[in-house]
Amino acid sequence: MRDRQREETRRRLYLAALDVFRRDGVQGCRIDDIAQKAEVSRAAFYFHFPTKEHVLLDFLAESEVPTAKLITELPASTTLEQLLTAAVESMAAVWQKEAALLVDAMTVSIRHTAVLDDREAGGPVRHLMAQRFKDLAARGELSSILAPDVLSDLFLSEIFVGLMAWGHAPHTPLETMLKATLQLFLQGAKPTAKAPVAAVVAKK
Amino acid sequence: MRDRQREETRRRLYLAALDVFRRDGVQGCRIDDIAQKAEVSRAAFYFHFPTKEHVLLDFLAESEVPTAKLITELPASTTLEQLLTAAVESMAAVWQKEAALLVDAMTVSIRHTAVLDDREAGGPVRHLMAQRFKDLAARGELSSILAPDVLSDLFLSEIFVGLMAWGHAPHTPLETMLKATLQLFLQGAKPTAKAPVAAVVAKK
DNA sequence: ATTATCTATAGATCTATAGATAATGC
DNA sequence: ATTATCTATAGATCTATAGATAATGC
Repeated sequence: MRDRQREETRRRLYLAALDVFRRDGVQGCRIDDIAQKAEVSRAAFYFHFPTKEHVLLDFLAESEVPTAKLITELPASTTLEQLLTAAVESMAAVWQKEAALLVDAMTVSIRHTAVLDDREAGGPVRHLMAQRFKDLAARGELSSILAPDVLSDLFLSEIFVGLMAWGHAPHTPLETMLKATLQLFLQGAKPTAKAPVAAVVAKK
Repeated sequence: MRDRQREETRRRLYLAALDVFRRDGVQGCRIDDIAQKAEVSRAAFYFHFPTKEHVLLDFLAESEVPTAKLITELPASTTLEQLLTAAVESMAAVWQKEAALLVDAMTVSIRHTAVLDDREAGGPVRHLMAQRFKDLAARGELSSILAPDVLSDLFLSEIFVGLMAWGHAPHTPLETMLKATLQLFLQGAKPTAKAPVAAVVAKK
């Protein structure tokens, strides 16, 4: 009973905050507006969330669920192209609906992933993807020019850059944009061209 | 005389702010600390800068000067590889010294480039690079999978991701990290593989 | 005398916390 | 009776602005 009430209040604050974020941005909005919309006191917000940004972290966690599920269910034999195509489609489905939150979500994500130390930070998608990349590298299906987890971060970042670029230029269909971004990464991350790569790495 | 005084105060606030940012981060620090360090009132800070973030925008502008100069001086015949190599080396020189400001600088940059509308936003490097990419695309030296300015944004973002990844894993030399990132992009952005690309774009 | 730079300060907003209320567990 | 949830509120910090000071231009 108490738990249910607590969760209901928290949920109301969560949804109210996202609404206000979509309109005014995380930095631009007042916590009072969120609290009023959720019909609780401002202090109740602080009881449930340490800062405004933590609401977005919750949102990021929630937004990752379908993509994480999808990646988990892919068979071990999945190729790089299949993996990335599936991930991109799933992420696009989420963010196409939430373009207004994209920039705030991404900057909060960068900040928290950077502040918390190293590779522990980030959500399940980052970890699942890094693991897949490691497996693919071991099977020789991935360029060894960079460590698999770095490549994986690079890929996820590119997708977000593609999403943001789409947010600016919505005349391009999102799917076109993301598939092209994916294609660019795939061609770059192919395990071919070993000679020039080795030369560059060896230089230092 | 008055102008000189003004610039001196502004400069003191600027340097004090960066110092405080390096220690506490943009979000974590108090404007009072900056003002005290610069030996002026807190309101003097607001006279010179609308927000703490605007100090970082100034810093970003300053940090771009050498790279922008370099790009401007490259001959029209410069290849994609030469352009990117030069840009990466110049950016690496700046950020290697300012790793502590990297994450804050990047998030501020994203936020402001995203908030101000479209392609007008951003510093000279973004525009010079976009122009060069356009020229290279016209000469057929660049994949036409995405618009040249989008490709250019993608490249710059990748460099920053590489820089941040290096900030987390400083056992890898920065130069190795960035050259590898560059190589990955170069291979992806080569104007080869036209068949699969066309198919993907045509799909939607 | 006018104007630019900066300070002092009022009001807005945030953050921390003491205490009220109502559910829980004994 | 104890504890979790939430409110009221005090203190910290931010932001806006009225006014002081000193340089500038006439």
